[in-house]
Amino acid sequence: MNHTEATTKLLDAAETLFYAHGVHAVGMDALRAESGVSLKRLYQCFSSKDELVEAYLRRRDGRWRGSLEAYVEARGNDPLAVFDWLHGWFSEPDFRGCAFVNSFGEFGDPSPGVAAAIRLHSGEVRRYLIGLTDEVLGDRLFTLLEGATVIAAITEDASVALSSRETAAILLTPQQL
Amino acid sequence: MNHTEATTKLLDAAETLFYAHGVHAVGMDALRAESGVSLKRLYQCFSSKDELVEAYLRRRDGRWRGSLEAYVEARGNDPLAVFDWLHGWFSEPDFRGCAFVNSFGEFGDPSPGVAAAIRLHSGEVRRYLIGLTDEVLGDRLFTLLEGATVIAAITEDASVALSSRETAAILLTPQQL
DNA sequence: TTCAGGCGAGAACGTACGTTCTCACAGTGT
DNA sequence: ACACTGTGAGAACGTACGTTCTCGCCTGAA
Repeated sequence: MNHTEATTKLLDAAETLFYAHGVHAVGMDALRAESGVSLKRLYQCFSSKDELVEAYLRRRDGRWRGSLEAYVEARGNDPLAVFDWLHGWFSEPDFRGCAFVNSFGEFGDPSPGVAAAIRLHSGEVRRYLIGLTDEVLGDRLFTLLEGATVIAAITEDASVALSSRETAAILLTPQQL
Repeated sequence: MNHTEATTKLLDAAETLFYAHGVHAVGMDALRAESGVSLKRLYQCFSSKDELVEAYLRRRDGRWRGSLEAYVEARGNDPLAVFDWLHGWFSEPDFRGCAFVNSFGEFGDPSPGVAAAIRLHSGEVRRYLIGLTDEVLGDRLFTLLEGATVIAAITEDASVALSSRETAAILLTPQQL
């Protein structure tokens, strides 16, 4: 097993365990067991747990947005499709809310790298929604998206994606002046 | 210092420290130092850290909703006043997001008491907003409220309360059929 | 075959935490 | 004055974690 393969397995294990149980509940030994990568190699790939956390968040950001954007693009970039995708995400059996919001809650004083990864994700999602619509509407949809995600996580009920879709539909219909 | 006074000081210290730094970053010794209550007494008031966390959340829930509801009631129960209150909250210098959402992120597998406190808070806020409006609108405002809170916490920018107020105003105007 | 270098398994180390225990002492009733 | 109860300060204990170190083993080159 070479360096890049070990890195991938570690990130896979990190994503599974960190997302499911939270970062601080998962020890380095659990990551070793889940990934099959020895501790020595682990510290060759990532010089600290913080670095692994940051890498986990950055990779998840890319994949998450990639999945969302591909789904929406396949539906003609209809902004409402964002909420259909959310409904699918919320319905996944291991859905536990937004990894970035959860990490924000975990780290009262996050390391700079982790804080940057969290802000980057949220900023990029917002920008994407603005790109689908406009400045004002994008911000509105972004707020809806974040709220729906938090609510779905706490209530373990995916249906908030559907009601948020209806809300979004109202916001997307031109308002009379 | 009697039992109830010690309990109050402990809850005050817990609210300050847990909210500012996160639960798991605050040790029992820090709570002792902040509250001035000895460890022995602390464990007479709360038999474990989990119990203190749950009590902290429950007291905060009551105070938080009490403040919101009083503010809104003084403005004739105008649902839009909710977002004015949020703007004030987001602007507080030590604002760090919703304590319940943060705790949800911290505890991947929360103790039953903590999980119940989190769900209770979110359920009561939703019910309150439904009471101000109706089932459908209340859910919409609730999603907006949660989204605005998460975004304000991550971006450290209170203005999302104002844009959410505008969004809420749109949703509150009767829609043409 | 032999030797060197890197590896995996896991022990070891330092630290920090939650919780309990020790002990000297203050308050109180007689 | 004196025993008694309960207190505060902090030491002590057990555990868990992040990180580093040890050591036996495998591989590959000479």
